[in-house]
Parts: sequence; structure tokens; C-alpha cells
Amino acid sequence: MDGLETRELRYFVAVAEELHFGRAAERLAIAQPPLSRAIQQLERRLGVTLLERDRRGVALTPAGATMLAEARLALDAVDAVVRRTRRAAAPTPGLVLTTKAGASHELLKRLLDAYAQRPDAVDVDVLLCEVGGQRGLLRDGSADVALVHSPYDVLTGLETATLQTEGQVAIVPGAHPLARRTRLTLAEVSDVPDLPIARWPRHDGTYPPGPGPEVRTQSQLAQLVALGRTLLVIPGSSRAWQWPEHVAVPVVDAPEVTTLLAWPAGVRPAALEGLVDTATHLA
Amino acid sequence: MDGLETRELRYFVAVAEELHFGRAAERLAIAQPPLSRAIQQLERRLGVTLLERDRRGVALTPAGATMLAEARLALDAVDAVVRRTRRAAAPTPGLVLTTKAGASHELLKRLLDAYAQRPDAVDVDVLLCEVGGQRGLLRDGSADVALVHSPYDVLTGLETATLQTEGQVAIVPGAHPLARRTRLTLAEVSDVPDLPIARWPRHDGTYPPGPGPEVRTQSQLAQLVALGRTLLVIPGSSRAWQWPEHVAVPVVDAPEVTTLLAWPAGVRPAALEGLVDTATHLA
DNA sequence: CCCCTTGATACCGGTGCGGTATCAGGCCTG
DNA sequence: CAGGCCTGATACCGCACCGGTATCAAGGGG
Repeated sequence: MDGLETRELRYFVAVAEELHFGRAAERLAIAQPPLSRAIQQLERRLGVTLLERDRRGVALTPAGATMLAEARLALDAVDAVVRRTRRAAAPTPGLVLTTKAGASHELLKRLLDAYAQRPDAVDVDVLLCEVGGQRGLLRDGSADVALVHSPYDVLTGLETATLQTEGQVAIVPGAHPLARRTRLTLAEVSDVPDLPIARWPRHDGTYPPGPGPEVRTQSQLAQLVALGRTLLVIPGSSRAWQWPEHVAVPVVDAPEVTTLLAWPAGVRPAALEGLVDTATHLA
Repeated sequence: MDGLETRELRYFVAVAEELHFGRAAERLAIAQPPLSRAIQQLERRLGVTLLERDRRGVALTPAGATMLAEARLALDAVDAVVRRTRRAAAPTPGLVLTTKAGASHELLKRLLDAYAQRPDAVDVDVLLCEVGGQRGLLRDGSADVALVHSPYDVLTGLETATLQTEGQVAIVPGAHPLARRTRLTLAEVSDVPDLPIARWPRHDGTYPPGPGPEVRTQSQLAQLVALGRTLLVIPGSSRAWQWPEHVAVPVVDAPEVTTLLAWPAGVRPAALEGLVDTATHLA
């Protein structure tokens, strides 16, 4: 009765994302007719209409939208089986730690150095990723553990160990009037006409409204900051963001930022215990 | 190159659990030779030895043990796709709440009554389960939300909303000397020769050592308590455990027990918001 | 020593997946 | 209004692969 195959899930996800059988089939490198048939079989087996075949296109039903979200999770879980099993089979299993490019290197270096002193230490590969990409890498088994920042990163579903908590600073061009201040408030930095705060895409890919430039990657943002075109509020320890021609001014009422080690709830590699233990005992 | 099918995962889990190709094949309702071949193909595709075929039996390699744990999670995720999709397609989607049999009915009733008053309320089915069974039901999509007790239940990977916090009481036969006490300590109840505390199985199915009787279900325990053969420390509100011929004595230094609403991190049904909202605003 | 039990190998047949060819309906365009 | 063409659905076919039966190879025990 039940027992879907991952092939069916992959096919459905392709159609649900493309909302077009032809393009989905192309993406899957199969012909369109077998794909149509497979989706029909899937709907028949579930007893659920997943797609509304309107003239000129395909739309998701509410059940289809649920299935899309769940299917993505399940496919990630299947990928994780392969990745984690392969990793566990390596001669020296090691750990993969992922972090945003541009996060505080010093803290990470201190953690890794301290961990390397342990007798049970294993190799730790560091995998840099885009902003917010850590969750996905943990979920599909590409990484074992991540360095994340609360409240910037979403922590749901992850177990965590706190590394440090710190205030935030505003990064201002040295020539700007604000650079002479010794302290700032969020209200002051949120409304600087000639230095609007950059806007990041939301989860659905759209941008919130506002005057600031739209950015998608750390390097885009770095360029704008270096050009003196935008204002940045970041944890005080993010030295990678601080150039000689800029000034870091504490923002006294910005929320504290906590740097944490995070890993998926559930099964965890044995070697992770040592790293977490090191993290919790880091001065 | 990669892209496992759930069939392969099911086959591997069967063999890894039975540690015997013949029995695993029987469980899967197929013959033994295709199963041997499928596992060999799996190992070849992964490039990993999962099983050590010793004469007289099969043993898991470390990579195989990792794969078993990950495969169970992945298969649960695939089951969850089916269950949640079917549930989302129902005419009136509703919610499934799971709780241990014997937990405080009153609180749950108050919660459900308050929720039913909301204009956006949907039907809530209550699914009773064994001790600790809530996690599995949430993971494989059989339930949307669970009533759990911290620190009794493991909460990793779940999002939660606190319902209430309370002290614990010891349930003692009325004729027992301890029944005349107005308060007790953990030290006092942990070593009562004629009323040893019952032992629950650990996650691997074995029992911790100790003098108390071994129990596996709530009803076994209930019988022992009713017979006056064991002593019980439970949250004060668990009225289902309190008979006229027993006395509830507060245990002053027992850890506080928090009753929480818990649901899997990740996608959640729209209707869940209302229930969580009701829970957080419950007096 | 023989037999039984273990998992692996050999071979064969049927199911079902994926391919090509084609159809059915709606929208544009000329 | 007719003809393209775009959509997804249907028809049919071949082959890969899954699963079945029969058998083998290797130990361990009575």
C-alpha cells in the first residue's frame, strides 16, 4: 500500500518546482511521458490530487505543497545516509565543520587548536558556505557540525553548544560623520540616508522593501562596504569585515550575538562529542 | 552515481536488524538470493563494506552501524511524506496530538477546550502511545504534535511550548509507614527495601541493574502500584495514577517536571499555529 | 564423516520503467 | 477562422532489473 521510492519523490519535486512537465523531465534527464505517468501513479497510490493541471500550466494543491516540503526533507535525509555512511567508512573518519565565510576566524581557530590537543582528536575539515547555508549542509549530511550565530541563524531542530556572546558594532567609513561617535544606537544606524543598510533575500527569494542595496552573497556585501555605500552591523569579533579605512563603533542597544556550535538532533558521529566538549570548556 | 532507493534502505535495515540474510528475507517477503545480491550492489555502489560476513553469522561494520541509524531516520522521513500528505489532503485537515497514556488529562482537556473556542480551530485527534513513543510518531508523520514531559522525555530536534511546571509526588500505599509523612526527599524514596522503584528498559532494550521490578508498559506498572509492590514518583497532576488506597506525598527535592507541547522542527501544518498559540496563552 | 546451516552464484522469467510516436485540447497568430 | 504550437495524456514497445528456483562452497556439530 505505502512505501514510496525516492525516484517518485525526486520526480514529484522536479515537477512541483518547475510547475512544468517538460522542463521537469529535462531536468531529470528522462522523456516527458514517463514522468506524466509516474506522477499519475503517485497520485493514484496516495489517493491524493497533488497537482492541478490547469490549461496552460500546472499548480500545486495544498496537499501538493505539503508533499513538496516533506519530500525535500526526506530526500535530504536519504542523501545524508549516503554521505554519512561514506564518511564513517573513511580510514580516519574525521569531522566536517561548516561556517559562513567571513565569520570570526579567531574563535574558530582557538576552538580547533584546543580540540587538536585532545588525545581523541580527529581531523576537522572546514567547509565554507553562503549565509544561511549551514542548515542545508547539516541536513543532507554534507557536514557534521556548524558554527552559527544566534539570532541571525535559525536554530530549530539543531542541538547547540554556546561558544561566546558579544555585542555588535557598526562598520562606518572613516570619513563619515558617524565615525567620530564612540557609541551608536540601532535607531541612529537604521536611518542614515547616505548609508542605507543592505537587504538580504528572504527564504522565498524576494527582498524586503527599503532603501538599501540588494545583496545575495558575502562578497557583494563586502564590495559595497569597501566602497562606503552601505552600513553594516556585525558582531564585534568579525574582524574579516574591518578594514583600515573603516571604523567600528559599538551599537549599544543591538541584540547580543551568540556564536554556537550546532549539529543535527539525532544520530551524531562519535568524534563530535570531543569537539562539543572542547567547545563547552573553551575559556 | 548516488541516489539510493528506499527499497535498498529497507533491505539493508532488515539485514542489519536481523543480522541474518534468511530471516531478513523472510521479513521482507522475498527470497534470500535477491537480498544477498541487493546488499552486494548497495555496498558496491557506496564503495563501503557495511557487513562483515563471518562464518556463522553477520556483523555490522562501524560504517554499517552509521548507515543503520541514518537509514531508519530516512525511512521515517519517507513515511512522513505519505502520512502528512494524506493528512493534508483530508477534507478538514485536523491535527493529531499524541500523549502518553496516564498523563495529566486535566491539562490536556483544558488546552483542547480552550483551543476549540478559537474561530480557526480544527479537529484534534488524540493518539495515545507507549512511554517515549511520541518521538517516533512525530518523526514518521503519524502525529503532528505531542504532549511531553521534561526531563522525562528527550526533546532534541523538537520545538516546544511550555504548558506548566510542577513538583513531583511519591505514590505510597496508604498502609505504608511513608504514607504518614507530609514530605519526602529523593534519598528517602530511592532506598525503600519493601517498595523498590520499578526499572524501565533503556533504549537498547536492556534494563538497568537494581532491585525494582522490570516494567515495559504503563499498565504493568499500574498493576504493580495497585498491588503495593512498587513506589512511584510522578508529577503532582498525574491524577490517573492516584487511587483511594494510596497517598501522594510531595518529594521536595525531586526535579520540577515541565509539561510541554512539542512538534518536529521544520515544516508544520498551518493549523498547529493556533494550538501553540492557545498553549502559550493558557493561564 | 556426513549433514545441516550459512551466504553466494547461476540462470530464467515477468514486471515495469523509459523510449518514440501520437493524440487531444486551448491560445495565439495571420 | 484555420493552422501552427504549446501544453500534458495516451499507446505501444523493448530492455533492464528485480525476484524466483536450483545449486554451490564453506564451516561447525552430532
